[in-house]
Amino acid sequence: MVRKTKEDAAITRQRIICAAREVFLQKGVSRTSLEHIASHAGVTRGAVYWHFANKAELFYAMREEIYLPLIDRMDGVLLGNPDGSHIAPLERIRNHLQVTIQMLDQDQTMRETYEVMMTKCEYVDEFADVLKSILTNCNSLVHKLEQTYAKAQELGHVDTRLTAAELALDTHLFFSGLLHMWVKDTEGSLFRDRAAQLIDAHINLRKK
Amino acid sequence: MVRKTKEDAAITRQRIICAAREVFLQKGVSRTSLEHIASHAGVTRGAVYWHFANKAELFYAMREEIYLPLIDRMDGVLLGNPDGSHIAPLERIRNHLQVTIQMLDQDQTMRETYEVMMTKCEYVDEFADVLKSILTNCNSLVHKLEQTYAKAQELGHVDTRLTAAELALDTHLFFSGLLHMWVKDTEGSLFRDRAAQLIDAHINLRKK
DNA sequence: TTATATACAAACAGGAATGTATGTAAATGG
DNA sequence: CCATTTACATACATTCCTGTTTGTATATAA
Repeated sequence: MVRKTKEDAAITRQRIICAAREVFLQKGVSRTSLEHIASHAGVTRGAVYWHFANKAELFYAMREEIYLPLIDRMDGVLLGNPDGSHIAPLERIRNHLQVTIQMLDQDQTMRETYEVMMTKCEYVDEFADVLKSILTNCNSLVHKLEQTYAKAQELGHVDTRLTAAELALDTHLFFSGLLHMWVKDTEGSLFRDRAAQLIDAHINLRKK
Repeated sequence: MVRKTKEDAAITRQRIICAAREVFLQKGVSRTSLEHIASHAGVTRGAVYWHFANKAELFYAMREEIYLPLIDRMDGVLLGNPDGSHIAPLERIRNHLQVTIQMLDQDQTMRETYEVMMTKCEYVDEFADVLKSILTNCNSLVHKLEQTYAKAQELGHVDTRLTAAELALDTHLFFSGLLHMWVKDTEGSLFRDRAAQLIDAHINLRKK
């Protein structure tokens, strides 16, 4: 039983990514050998090298699996999807933050991937580009927040001592910090359990 | 020239820590061998193993070098030192944040250590305890912020829609995010250059 | 039906890192 | 001034991982 059908191969590929995530989480990316991943996925290194050129490509594949849908969702929630264009801008921001935390809570794959990316990977050499990519994503997210805050200010919903740009950056930094702490706080007592409350507080503080 | 005086040995130890930081920064902790560190410090692995049991101990030594003075400073600035007890609580918080960013700007050792800890280290096995330590430090910092915000509220300087605890956590998350972004933003355009302004905005938002 | 490409498994070759053990000269204590 | 640490350097043994090459059974296309 060697040659598989295309769907079988796709399944194998997916199982390798899954195995990689799990071993990355346990041993860290550097200390994870392709043999670890292969045996954990029930294949040999041959299979891994067939689907991915090396560990870095495998890492990038794991990352894209959760990043792409995340970015798609952002646009809809923040800037307005057809059915939700009546929602107040400040509520959109609140929604975006709450839903993201909710997803982390419920989706184990997403949670594990975040944990790997934030505390079990060293961003050097082949991995250094990830940081650039994160910076780019942050930048675009901040712009979307800024547009949304600008609308909220036009409608008079929001404190006007700060510019929309400042509000957006403050929110983004708050949420970056929350994500980092949420991931590190594996016991949950300090940040995980209070995340929803903290988001509401953060939003309420900018209401007029 | 083999046996050195005690002061010489202390210098050697310090040079090893310095070399470690520099190589960690360039190659990441995992990919840094003790041979790399040794040769970069102008000694052999023998010297490294004499001063440190292994790479993890060396990492912890590097970390403590910048953490201990940082924690000492916090108490003075936030909770009040003899000569500064007249400063308004909200200004103390602003000072604490601004000074920390200023130190990052000026102190290369501190900057490099932060960068290593945030983007060039995997927190597994012998390194996992660092995360616990970070959580503990965050917790104590949040408590100090909370006390300070409580004073500010007593004095009527601060918005009262949020509790002191909520204000403290929001500030802490904002600043965690800022530190992470500051470190990642090596080009400086997105966060580094605006850090001071963002801190002021963050503080101003909570004024009454 | 047959040739070819596919999806792996298995074998090979090589380097590199770790920890320890041993060697050693000079500082230090008595 | 002698014995003993000290502060390293050197040598050794072992383990582990990576990338590549080769082998092979079977989908799949023509």
